[in-house]
Amino acid sequence: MTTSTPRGTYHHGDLRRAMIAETIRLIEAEGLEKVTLREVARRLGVSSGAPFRHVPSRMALLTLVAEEAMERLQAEIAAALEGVSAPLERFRATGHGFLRWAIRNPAHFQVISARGLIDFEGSGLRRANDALRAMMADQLAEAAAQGMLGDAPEQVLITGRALAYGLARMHLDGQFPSWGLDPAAAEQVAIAAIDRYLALVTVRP
Amino acid sequence: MTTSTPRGTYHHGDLRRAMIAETIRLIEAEGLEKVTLREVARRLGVSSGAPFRHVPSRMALLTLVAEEAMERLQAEIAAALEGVSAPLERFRATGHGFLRWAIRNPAHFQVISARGLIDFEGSGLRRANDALRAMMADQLAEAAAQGMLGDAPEQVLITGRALAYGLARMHLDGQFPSWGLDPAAAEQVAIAAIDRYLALVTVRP
DNA sequence: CACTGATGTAACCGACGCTTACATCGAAGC
DNA sequence: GCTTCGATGTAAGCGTCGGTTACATCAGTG
Repeated sequence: MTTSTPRGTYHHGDLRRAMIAETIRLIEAEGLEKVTLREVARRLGVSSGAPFRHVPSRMALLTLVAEEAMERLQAEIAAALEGVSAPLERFRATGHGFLRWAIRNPAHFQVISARGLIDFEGSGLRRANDALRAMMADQLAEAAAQGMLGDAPEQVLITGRALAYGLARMHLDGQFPSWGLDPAAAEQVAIAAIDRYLALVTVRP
Repeated sequence: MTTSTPRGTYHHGDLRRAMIAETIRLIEAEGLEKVTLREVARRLGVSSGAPFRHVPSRMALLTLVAEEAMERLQAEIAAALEGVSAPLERFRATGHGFLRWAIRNPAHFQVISARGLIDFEGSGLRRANDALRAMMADQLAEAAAQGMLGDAPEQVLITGRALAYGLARMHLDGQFPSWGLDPAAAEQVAIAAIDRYLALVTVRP
């Protein structure tokens, strides 16, 4: 009765992948707090002990989801960077990729920022996160070296990151007042805010 | 055996207030996820059912903490606004007050932004939050009317709010890279970021 | 000094995270 | 083609949690 079970009943077939997908659906439908190993198992029509064959704990399941989230984030940023070469434009594209990802994958974003619920230090999450930050620092260092930055690179890095993160969370928490909760509109507003800030710190030749 | 019980044992005396204070201590020591009505009761040397005389649920307890947090935030902002009259300076002071509050009361900040764990709509929280936002919008409208704003007020409002919120959360999540976790240093960095951004959108006469 | 309302206790409920013993399957080796 | 075995699922159980309820103890009032 499951989605992807080829044969009869006993073995699910691909429970691990199914659990990750079902967790995302559960978060979108009921919220992060309702994620329970038992609940995920129940929704997949499987016994309450089955998940533990694939995942040792609730935290481990959410960490798997967070790793999927990080992969999608990296893919989104890579796509946004495609064909962009000017360093400050690359920084801007990175911000765009992050916001697209966060707004279009709210459940993933929610999980990856729930530091108390996932194992951020173990797993590649810390490393991937640091790599992203380092990439952005490099982009700004290059831009500064070319005299295109009207402010200190460290300043732009911290402000840009805080701005993007704040915008994403405000959307997630329904803090965009009149724009309602329409994701497409929120994406436009957020990206415009980033662009506007970067225009302020860009040196026009 | 409790801290503030005047007489023997049976009645605590001021359990409600004690629970709120103990919850804050528990969050600072063990994290928000470990907050449990039973655990709070245990730490106060009281039976597991006692808290329910004062609070109907875990969410209600955290909502009480959030209300205390909101009071402190309002007080901090009021203090920052004292004697400041220029509208754009008032906006800046509001941001400073928020950051001081968030960085010096990390547990309170954590609770108030845990929308899934508190009753944000009931209780005065939604109203107080909206009032704050309205005040900031007014500050910027006045500044714009005086020709002091180099950008659209709505733009500065959303960017300023996202920036402050993002900075506060980055500190809470330990995202300030080399500045370590020293709250005083983080406060300086965050406030400097706000000031720097506002300087960019201020029209110098 | 009995009564009463407020406050704390104790015992209980279903659900949860997690463990363990056992059942069932697919595939490999003979 | 049969057996064996590792991987995967089930069933039952442990301790704890959030929350409820019946009862015990207190402080103040008539």
